[in-house]
Amino acid sequence: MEIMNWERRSLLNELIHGLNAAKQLQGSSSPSLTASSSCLTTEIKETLLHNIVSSFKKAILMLNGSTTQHNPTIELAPDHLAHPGKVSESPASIIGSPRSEEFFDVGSKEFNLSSKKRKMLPKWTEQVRISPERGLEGPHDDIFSWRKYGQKDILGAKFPRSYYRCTYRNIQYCWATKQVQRSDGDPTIFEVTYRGTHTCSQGIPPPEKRETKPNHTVVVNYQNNLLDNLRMVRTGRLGSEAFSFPVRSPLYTYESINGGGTFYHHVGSSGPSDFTGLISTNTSTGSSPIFDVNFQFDPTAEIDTGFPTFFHNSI
DNA sequence: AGTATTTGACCACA
DNA sequence: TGTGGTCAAATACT
Repeated sequence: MEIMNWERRSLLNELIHGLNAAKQLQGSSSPSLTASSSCLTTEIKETLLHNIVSSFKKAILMLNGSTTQHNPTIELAPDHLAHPGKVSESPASIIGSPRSEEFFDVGSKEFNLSSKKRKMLPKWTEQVRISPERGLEGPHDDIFSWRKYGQKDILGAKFPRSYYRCTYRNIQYCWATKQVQRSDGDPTIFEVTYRGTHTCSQGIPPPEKRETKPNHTVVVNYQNNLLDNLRMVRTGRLGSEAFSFPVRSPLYTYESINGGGTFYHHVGSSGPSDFTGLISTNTSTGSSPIFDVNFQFDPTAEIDTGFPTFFHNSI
């Protein structure tokens, strides 16, 4: 029952997601141009177009895959879907083939993902700029718990690359990882590459575990992949250099509600509008658009990652 | 004592 | 064979 609701919501959300992107695109070419929509660059339009196609594709695959509910699968988006200007190398789709059994060495003593298959996990990259008041420490705190498992000097890079895995890998067989690489050009920008989505309990935090901190403002910079990978950064957490960029949240969709900078607010499927944000073009970054996002975020609001938890352990 | 981080070694792949 | 990614022992931290 719950699964059905969840799947239905995911499907519905994908369609809404695509519709919103289509609306954006439509707005940009309609005669009654708003100040914001008329500012859409070709790149953004292409991204929106990509989002539309991607959403419909996911929705169709969800429908196709609904009969294989107990054979949860991951879809790895083909490269041709990757937008030329998009940072994301592979949308985090979690439907389609191959079958999950092929991803996990179930029979092995240690329930494990083979390295080959780990490489096939969905992968996407964000560029996150740290806010000046927070110092230059790296981005190491988001809503997920990560454990650092390595650091490597990368050829040609000024700064080492850090490797993190989900804290609950061994307990809940969650294979989400991320790499954090400080930008050579702009040391305030960190390139965060995520691989795999959280299949642990963090993916959908239970109500009692949600943060109950007071409202705070979040600031984030995103390059490309504007609406598809909307995330946010927490700032101003006392006594911590950390900042956050919570999980992509397809169940939260955003629509433009004013001109000028494009103002977005949560139009999710449940509850009141408790999540708003202002996106404006960052003019300091040349041709590649980085968007400054200011959210007023109620952390007590329900956060649904929107990612199908394609594999639930049963320990 | 339990958990997290560091870091050199190992491995796969191009 | 060089490079990037991961492992795991040693170490640090709470």
